[in-house]
Amino acid sequence: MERTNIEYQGVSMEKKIEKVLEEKEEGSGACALHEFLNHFGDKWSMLIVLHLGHAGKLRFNELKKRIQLISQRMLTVTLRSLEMDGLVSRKVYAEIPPRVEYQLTPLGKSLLELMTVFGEWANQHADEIMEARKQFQKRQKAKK
Amino acid sequence: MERTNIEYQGVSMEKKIEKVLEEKEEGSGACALHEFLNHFGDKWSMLIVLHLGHAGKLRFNELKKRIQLISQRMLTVTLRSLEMDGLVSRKVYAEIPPRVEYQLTPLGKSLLELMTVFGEWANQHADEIMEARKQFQKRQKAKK
DNA sequence: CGGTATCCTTGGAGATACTG
DNA sequence: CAGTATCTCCAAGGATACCG
Repeated sequence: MERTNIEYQGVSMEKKIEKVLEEKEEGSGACALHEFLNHFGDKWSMLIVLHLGHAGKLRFNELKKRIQLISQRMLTVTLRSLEMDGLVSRKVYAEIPPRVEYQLTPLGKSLLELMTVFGEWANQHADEIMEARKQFQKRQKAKK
Repeated sequence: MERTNIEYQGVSMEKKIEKVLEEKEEGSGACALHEFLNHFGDKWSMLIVLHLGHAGKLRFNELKKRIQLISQRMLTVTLRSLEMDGLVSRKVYAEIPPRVEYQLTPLGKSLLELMTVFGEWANQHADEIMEARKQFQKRQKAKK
């Protein structure tokens, strides 16, 4: 038995992994996680979710100010895709000048919670990863 | 007070989000989560972690067989990057023909657990997202 | 077997200009 | 203000051929 066998919340890791790896369509290689990453794993989606989660409700240009490096185009594109997936709601006020407000839907908020779990992992293990990289560099140099 | 204010494990969502958004270097816009996605958010990293987690230990070509669509090049490249970050260990046996075995490090296993949490979210909310997309399509057609 | 090295294609994303 | 519409460019990644 060389396999991982951690018990977690009553269900074996084994089963959980199998569930995640399960393919939607035969031969597609597309498991749930893969799908997931295709939609939210891009450069900006998560940042938008975090900022909306933090502020609660933001207008287009407010969001743009907070995510300094994002281009107007990518903000629009990413917001549309998040809206499409039901994570973000978009409310247009028929005023002049126009006003548009974005906020997380309940689904978006549930993703937000998940993201913070991830963020914590990243924070906790950042040092470990940095150290691993250093070691790797060393070993590479040693070979030459 | 229009901000989200969910309590979770004793710490307010507020604080957690702030922590995740915290920038490493001033003005870089690079928070921990962003860093994280840059390294593991690509097309193949997570799949490799899942498969290694499931099998425990795999040789190069075994891994390639399981992830059908991956090219040899990308398998090599991704494995190197995972090795660099200390998530995967690589063991070379000085035999002929050569044998190389990959498996998760403890750090890799901790990431694996996190991934399954994500996978579960994806599975649980897949329907909801599909439905949201349909609704969005409808609304778009209605406009035209 | 387990890779490198090289070439080539594609689509993700920035810059810029225009609009309801 | 909050977007579209183009043009453009670069690098992620596939195909192929070779190597220890």
